[in-house]
Amino acid sequence: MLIPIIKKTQAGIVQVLQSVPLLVSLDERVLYHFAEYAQEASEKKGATLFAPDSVNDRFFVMCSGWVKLFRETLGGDEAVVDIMTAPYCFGEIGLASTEGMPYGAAVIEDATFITIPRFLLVEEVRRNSVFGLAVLQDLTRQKISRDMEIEHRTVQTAPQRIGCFLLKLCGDRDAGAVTLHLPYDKTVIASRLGMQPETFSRALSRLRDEVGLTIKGASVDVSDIKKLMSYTCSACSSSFPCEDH
Amino acid sequence: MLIPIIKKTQAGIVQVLQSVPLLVSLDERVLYHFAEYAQEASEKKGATLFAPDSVNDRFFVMCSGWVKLFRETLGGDEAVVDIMTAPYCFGEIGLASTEGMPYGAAVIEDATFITIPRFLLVEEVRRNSVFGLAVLQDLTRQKISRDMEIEHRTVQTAPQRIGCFLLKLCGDRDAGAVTLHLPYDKTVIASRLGMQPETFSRALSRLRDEVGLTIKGASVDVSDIKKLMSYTCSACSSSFPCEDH
DNA sequence: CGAGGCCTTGACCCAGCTCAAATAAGGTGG
DNA sequence: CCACCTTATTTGAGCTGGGTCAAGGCCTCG
Repeated sequence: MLIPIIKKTQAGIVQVLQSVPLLVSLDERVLYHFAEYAQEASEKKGATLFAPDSVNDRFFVMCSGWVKLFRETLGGDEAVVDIMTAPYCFGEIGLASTEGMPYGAAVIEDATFITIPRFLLVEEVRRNSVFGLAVLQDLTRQKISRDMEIEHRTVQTAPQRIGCFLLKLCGDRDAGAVTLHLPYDKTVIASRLGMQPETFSRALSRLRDEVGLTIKGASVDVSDIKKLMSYTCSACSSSFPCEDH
Repeated sequence: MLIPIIKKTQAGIVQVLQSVPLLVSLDERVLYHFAEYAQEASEKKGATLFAPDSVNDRFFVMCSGWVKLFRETLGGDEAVVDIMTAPYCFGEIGLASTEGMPYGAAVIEDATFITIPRFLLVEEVRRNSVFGLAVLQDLTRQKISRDMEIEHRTVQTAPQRIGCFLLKLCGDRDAGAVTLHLPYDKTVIASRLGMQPETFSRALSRLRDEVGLTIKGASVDVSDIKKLMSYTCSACSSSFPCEDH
């Protein structure tokens, strides 16, 4: 099945760009300038956008679907560094170096996005220090988020890490109960959380018994968010609950 | 014993600032401006510079000694996020937010440093986008370094992580043999590498048997650096050997 | 010389990994 | 709509790296 590529107007592209937190501070005039060079793309699950360590001179803005950023070990194992969806973007790591990207990108659920040549961003950073500061803030957030991740991986058990993941999917943490839909394969979630698929499966079952989830395929019923939170975050240092993304 | 505080001249301070990679691009005139607001400090092993999550409005430039950046878990355990020495600096993470620092800082070997009010840096970033780009590069490097760290912690065994640490202490990797001096307590190294002191001790012994080290207290003789490298980096994805810092 | 901090060793345990195999779940062509 | 193939997911069994608890050993400094 072909995905219909809806050709966006310039205004449409600008609208997408405006939705991205990183770009929100930019003047509309600048975004129209970007839009002139922008390209739309649509890729199916499994497609590779660029390989790890490859040189890539484009900046990606997600419109829909899901993309994973990953690295490969010599053993052929793959570690998922991050997972992206709208309204976020990636490739900004390349802003500061001309070297290859430290990770690869691949589509894990049919996705559409807009790409922009990186030099436009670099120019803008040079020209407009407020934007530079925005990028700085973004990177800072990412770095802190990584620190948290390291901490979580040593302090939390597998079921707790899954709980943490589920909590991020719950929009409203004050609701008593929610039904969630896992947005991509469990194998990918497992890798994102730094565990084997088998461990993920078993840990999810444990979590189900522990805090009362109902699981049917990719849909997860959380009967008591508070309970999930206290189970999950009891080991964290971050002021409960840990905000992220 | 009191550490004599050698009062530096303005020129002396500027000289220190110039040695810091992050600041190297700055004009001498700007550094003299910083120097007017700079303060020197000297602290003994064990001193806390600031607590995790505290608000801190200073930027630290190391002159000598060692400082650890750390977080604490609810259980009272402590995770060492990073360890700093000259000619590096820390606190730049606060450039992008007015919130508390995501970590605390404590001296692990008697240290001296220069502190600068953070607002001076922020002003300079606003004024001078080239400097902004330099900070951006620094943060990018830090973030990639964190990604690598996550990878290392899942892919490498404890002895391999220690090997990696030792390799960073070897200046010249082409030399056949070197004698290293561990620069701070083994307990701190263990925490930095994400393992318990007991595990560190055992893993170091394993590494000794495996690649032929001679260990006497804090001094480590590496008889064959190549052997250490191949043992240590065999599990890494990064192009061997992994550069860092 | 004694106290306290640092480091090592021993014994034991368990979370998560590996290997292997059985089941589901989707998608495809007929 | 069904049979079939591929890809995801679950389950079982067994192993092990690293954590935990507890007990010395060692070195430094007052």
